[in-house]
Amino acid sequence: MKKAALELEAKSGPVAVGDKTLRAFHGYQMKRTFNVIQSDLSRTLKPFDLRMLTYSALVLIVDNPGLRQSQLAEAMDIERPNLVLIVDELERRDLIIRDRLPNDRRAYALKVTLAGRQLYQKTIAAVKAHEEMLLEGIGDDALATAMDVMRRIEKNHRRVG
Amino acid sequence: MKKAALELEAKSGPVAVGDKTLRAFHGYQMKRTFNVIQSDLSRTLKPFDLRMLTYSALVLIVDNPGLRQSQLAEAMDIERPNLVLIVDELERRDLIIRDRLPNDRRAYALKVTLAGRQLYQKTIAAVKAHEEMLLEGIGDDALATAMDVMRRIEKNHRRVG
DNA sequence: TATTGTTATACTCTATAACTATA
DNA sequence: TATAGTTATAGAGTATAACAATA
Repeated sequence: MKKAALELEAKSGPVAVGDKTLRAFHGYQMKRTFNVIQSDLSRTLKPFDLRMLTYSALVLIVDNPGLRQSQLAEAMDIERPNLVLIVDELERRDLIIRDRLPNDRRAYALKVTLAGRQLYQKTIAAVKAHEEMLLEGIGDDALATAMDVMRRIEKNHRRVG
Repeated sequence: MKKAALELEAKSGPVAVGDKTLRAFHGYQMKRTFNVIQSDLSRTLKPFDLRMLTYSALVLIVDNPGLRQSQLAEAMDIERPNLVLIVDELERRDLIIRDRLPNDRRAYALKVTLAGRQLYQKTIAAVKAHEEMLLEGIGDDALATAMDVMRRIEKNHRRVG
């Protein structure tokens, strides 16, 4: 069964849920929205045999060649141990390589391979279409404001954390 | 170690990461922001022995007495099987009750107990402070726009789903 | 037949401690 | 001593199939 057409009143505004009026709390809409983005992006990436995490890693390595694993983990906001299997998978598929740094033999410089760059190029149109579909009807100004709000929330946390 | 003070350029805007300029993609900021909200809210709820999921369920039951489990699962955007342990936990702690519906003996009407309502009341100030901290410096208009954008994204997905 | 709640199960993501090799 | 990457492990959250009781 697909989602019914109900509305629930939330402190952050109405959230469509069923055929009742419910009330929720802030932070809750963010979760729902992220779930939507995550599941839709996963479906989009499936034909390329990529997940959101492996795709994120690939994009960051493509755009930032020579990145260390610890830097990539920080960029992806995950712990270093959790990145190992992600990099393993990309390397096993010959999409990236781990290149020892000559001046610091503890670390790796992560670099995309030709195959990795080609796969990345193939995903671009699909990911763009995915985002355009989800963002349809949303003005550029509203989207920019929403992204600003999210970055501000992230910074507010860091100030404490 | 805490996050360093670097900036990485992303298609959705700059994302602070390390001491390099990186590029990312849309949907990625949402994940980072949700992680922040999730981890901060979890820390806020810990003294009350609640998680985001158990808290969400409690709030929805408080505000919508008599809700069925299937409706609650839909409201929380999770599958019915995954709600069972959440409701089990709340019921075991005598925060809610499962009340058989007389007209449909397959279903339960979920209702908050006095203890559940008291716990919910105790959490209000803490959750409010949590949200005020994360939303500090964000104008009402910007926040409203951001929430509108998120609801729109959710609706755009459903249209396809 | 269909629906409500349940059980079992598996997969993904996340978090922590401890190890190795290098610095 | 400290850092980069790794291993092992455990805990959450999520998704699907199949079942019993009821409609």
